[in-house]
Amino acid sequence: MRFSRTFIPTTKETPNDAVLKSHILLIRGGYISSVASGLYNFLPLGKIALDKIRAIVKEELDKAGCVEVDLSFVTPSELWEESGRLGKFGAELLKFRDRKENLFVLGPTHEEMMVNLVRNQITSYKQLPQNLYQIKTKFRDEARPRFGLMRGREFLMKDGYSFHETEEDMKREFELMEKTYSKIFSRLKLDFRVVDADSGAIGGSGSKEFHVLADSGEDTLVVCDSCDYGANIETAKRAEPEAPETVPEFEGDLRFHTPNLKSIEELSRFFRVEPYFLLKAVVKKAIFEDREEIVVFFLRGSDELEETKAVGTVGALELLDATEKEISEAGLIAGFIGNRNLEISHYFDNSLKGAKHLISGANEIDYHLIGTEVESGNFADLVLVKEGDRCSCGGNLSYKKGIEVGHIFQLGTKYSESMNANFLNREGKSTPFVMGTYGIGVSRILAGIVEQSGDELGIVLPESVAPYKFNILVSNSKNGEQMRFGEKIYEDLRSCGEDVILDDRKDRFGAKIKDAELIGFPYTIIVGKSLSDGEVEIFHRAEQRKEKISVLDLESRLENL
RNA sequence: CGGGGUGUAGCUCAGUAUGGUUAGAGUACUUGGUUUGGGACCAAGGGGCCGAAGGUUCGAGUCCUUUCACCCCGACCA
Repeated sequence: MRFSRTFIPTTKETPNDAVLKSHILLIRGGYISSVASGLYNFLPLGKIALDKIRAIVKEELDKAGCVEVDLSFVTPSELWEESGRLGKFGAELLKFRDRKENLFVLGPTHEEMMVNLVRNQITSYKQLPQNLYQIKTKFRDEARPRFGLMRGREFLMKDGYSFHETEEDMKREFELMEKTYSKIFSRLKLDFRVVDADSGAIGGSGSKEFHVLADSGEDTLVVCDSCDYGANIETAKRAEPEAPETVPEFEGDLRFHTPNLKSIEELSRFFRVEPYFLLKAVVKKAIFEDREEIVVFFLRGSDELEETKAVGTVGALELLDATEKEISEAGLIAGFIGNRNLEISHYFDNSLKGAKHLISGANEIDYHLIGTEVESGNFADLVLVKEGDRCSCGGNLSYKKGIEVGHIFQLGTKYSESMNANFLNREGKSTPFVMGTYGIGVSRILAGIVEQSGDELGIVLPESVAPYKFNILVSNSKNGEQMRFGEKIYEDLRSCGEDVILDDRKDRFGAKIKDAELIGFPYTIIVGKSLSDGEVEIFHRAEQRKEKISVLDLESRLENL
C-alpha cells in the first residue's frame, strides 16, 4: 500500500472527548473514528488490525474443532421471551419493530439464537458434541458507554456455544477452550491472566475470565505471587487469617455498657481487643424480583463485605445500602447489632464458624455483649479479599487491574431446558443439551493491546496484529534516488508477500517519522540522506531503536525480522 | 438513572462575568516560491446557521427558557 493512496487521518492533537490511552491513540493514529456515544468507525488501519485479530481467533478455534457460523444480527423477540431474558436483559436490549409491527432485538449475545438453531436439528447423541461459534457485531445499549473500544455499545465479539451429552463432556470442552483461549492471547502477545470468576445469575458451576493486565482495567483481580492462583475479586478466596495472639478472655454473653461506642475502631480501643474479635454487622436492603428485604451480614471486625458474594448468597437481584430509617424500621439499632435474638435474615461469613470470645452488639442501645459465640446459622463466603491476605498455598495475595477480554462458562441446561432443546440419549430418553458458552471481546482486544503496550510515542503492536509490518519511509520524496530505492524495497517486500506500506507522502522527515511512531509499524525502513553513502536505517518501534545498515545487507536483514 | 462539565472552522481552543464594527488564533487545507533527518519558511487564499428551537432587546456567540449531543464520577454491565 502507498501511504499517499490510503486513508490514514492521523492527528497531532488529542481529541477532546477521549481520556483513555487506547482511545486517544487509536483515534490519533487514524485507526478508528467516533460516530456517536459508544459507536466507532473502523478506518483502514483499524479494519486490518481487527481482521488480523479475528483471523488468529478463528484459526485457533478451528484447530480446536469449533465450527464457524454467522447468525442473523436482528433476532425475533419471541426467542427472548422464551428464554425469559427479554425483561431481564432489560434496557440493554435495543428493541424495535418492523413494518408489520413485529418486535425484534439487536443481538447482544446469541444463546437463544444458537439454541434455536440446533434444536430439532441435532436430535441424537450421535451428533454430539458440537461447538459452534461466530465472530460478529454485537449490540448492547450500555447505560454508560465509555473508554472508546473498551466499552462501546456496538462491538465485535466471538461467541461460541457447545452442546454435549453429559456434564463431563462439557467440562472437557471447557478445559479445551481454556487452553485454546490461552493460545490465542499468547499469540496476540498479551500479558494476561486466567482467573476464577463469579458465575452470576446465569448459574453453572464454573466460570473463568481472561484478563489483560493493565492499570486502566475496570476489574480488580486477586493474584498470588507464588502460585498461579488468580480470581476476580468478586469470587476470590483466601486462606483463613491466623487469629491474633492475644485472645480476649471474655465468655458467656456478658452485657456491657458501651455508651455511644458504635464503630469497630472505637470498640477495639475501648475494650483493647483486636478488631478480629469484634462481630461486624453490615445491613443491606436486598432487592428481589417480587419483594425487598432487610438482611444483615456478619463478618469479623477486621474484614469487609464483598457485595457480589453477598448478592449470590441471598439470591437477590441486587443489594442496596439500607438507610437509617429502614434499619430502625427493621427493629435494628445501628451500631449495636448482634446475632443474639436477631429476628431478621442474617448470614455469617465462613470465618465465624465456631467463633468464640467475640464482642457483638446487644441489639439494645448503648450495650454490647462480650464473650459471645457464633454456634449456628447460615454461613457463606462473604469476605472481601484484601491485599496482603494469604493464598491457600501460603503465598501473598495482591491486586491487579484487568481488562476482561474472554469469559468461558459452564452453562449447563439453563437455556436448553427453558427453550426445550432436547436430544435422544443412549437410553433413548429425551434430554436437554448440556451447554457451555465462550466469549472473546475481539474489538476490545485491540484496545487492550494498545492499553498494555502503547508508550509515550504512540501505539505499539505485535507483528501478528500490526496492519503493516514494514513501513518504508522515504525521507525526501522529491529526491529521485531515495524514491527509486524506496520503491524497489517496496516491490521486493511485496513480492515476498509481506505487509508493507510505502510512505511516499510529500511531507518532511519529521512528520513522517512521528506518524510512523504513532501508528506503530513494527519496522520502519528509513531511506534518507545516508543512502548516498550506501546506508539506510531500520527503526524498531517497540524498542525505539534505530539500526544503521548497508543497502547491500538490507535484504538478508529484513528476511530475519 | 443521579451528580458534574463541555458544545464556536476538519481538529485543539480563545471570545461569553459587563450584549455593540465584518467572530478570532494555532493547526490542517488550496496556490506559488524557497526548503528537505524530528511535526519547515515566505506570500496569497478557501473554510462558521457560534449544537438546536423559542424568547428578551434597536442589536445576541454573549442574557432568559426549553431541548439535543458529547465527556467525566457514580449506579449498572450475560
